[in-house]
Amino acid sequence: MEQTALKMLRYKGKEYPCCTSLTMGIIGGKWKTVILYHLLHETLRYNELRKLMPNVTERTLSLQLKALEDDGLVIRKVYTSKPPLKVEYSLTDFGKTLTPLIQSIADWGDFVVKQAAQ
Amino acid sequence: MEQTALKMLRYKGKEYPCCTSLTMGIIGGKWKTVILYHLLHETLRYNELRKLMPNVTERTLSLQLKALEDDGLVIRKVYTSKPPLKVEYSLTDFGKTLTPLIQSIADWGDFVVKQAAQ
DNA sequence: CTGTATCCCATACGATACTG
DNA sequence: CAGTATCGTATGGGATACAG
Repeated sequence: MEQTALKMLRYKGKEYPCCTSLTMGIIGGKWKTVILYHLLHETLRYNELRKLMPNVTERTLSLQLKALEDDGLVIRKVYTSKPPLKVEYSLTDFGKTLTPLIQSIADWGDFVVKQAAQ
Repeated sequence: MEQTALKMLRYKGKEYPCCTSLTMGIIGGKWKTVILYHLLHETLRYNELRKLMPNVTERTLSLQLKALEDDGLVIRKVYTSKPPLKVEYSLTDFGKTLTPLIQSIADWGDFVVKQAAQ
């Protein structure tokens, strides 16, 4: 006998046991929500993101941006064919459906900081 | 010269570069939102959580519950002094401030599943 | 019933150098 | 400017056995 089979949710080839897991699988990790937060209201170049997030490494920023692009949340636009390159990142329409959630995540973080300051 | 110092946010001895990071530091990881989601509307015993989450190991469930307790989101109540033990987990008042956020995380996961089904 | 102890592994992430 | 390549490490989490 197998263990009780849980109805799994699927997205982009991955399986999740809960709807919250699915969301966290897409926006989880150390940096994705930070990137999305910065892209919430403006399009940014790679270097602008780096300056906004000075403690993420180039490699990690690059990997996370690619993951967000693969999941359809972010679109990468290239404006030059020869160096120096100009590349801009922005939210897709699907990515924009996350706006209220990212904002809520940011707001709760702010709330905790203020709470702790009391 | 140091690199540009970012104004860090602190909570429970940990530092975060962004308010979203702080939230994710508290509810991030593979299982915390799932636990919180199940505790949203009811108090549950350890074994009840296990049955709701058949693919988490005992060790991990235990560690995550302890982390949630340490962060003040969950309270653990013990009702017996000798085996068989009865232990109940529920949200604290602080944990309840996460209710709308956890619900939004769940809702977006549901939304994605339905979206993908089209 | 409610966990710990022990061991192990995959993967996420960091540091640094280098390239188109 | 916008990344990739390479290497190293830390930690999160799984499997299983055992304990109060």
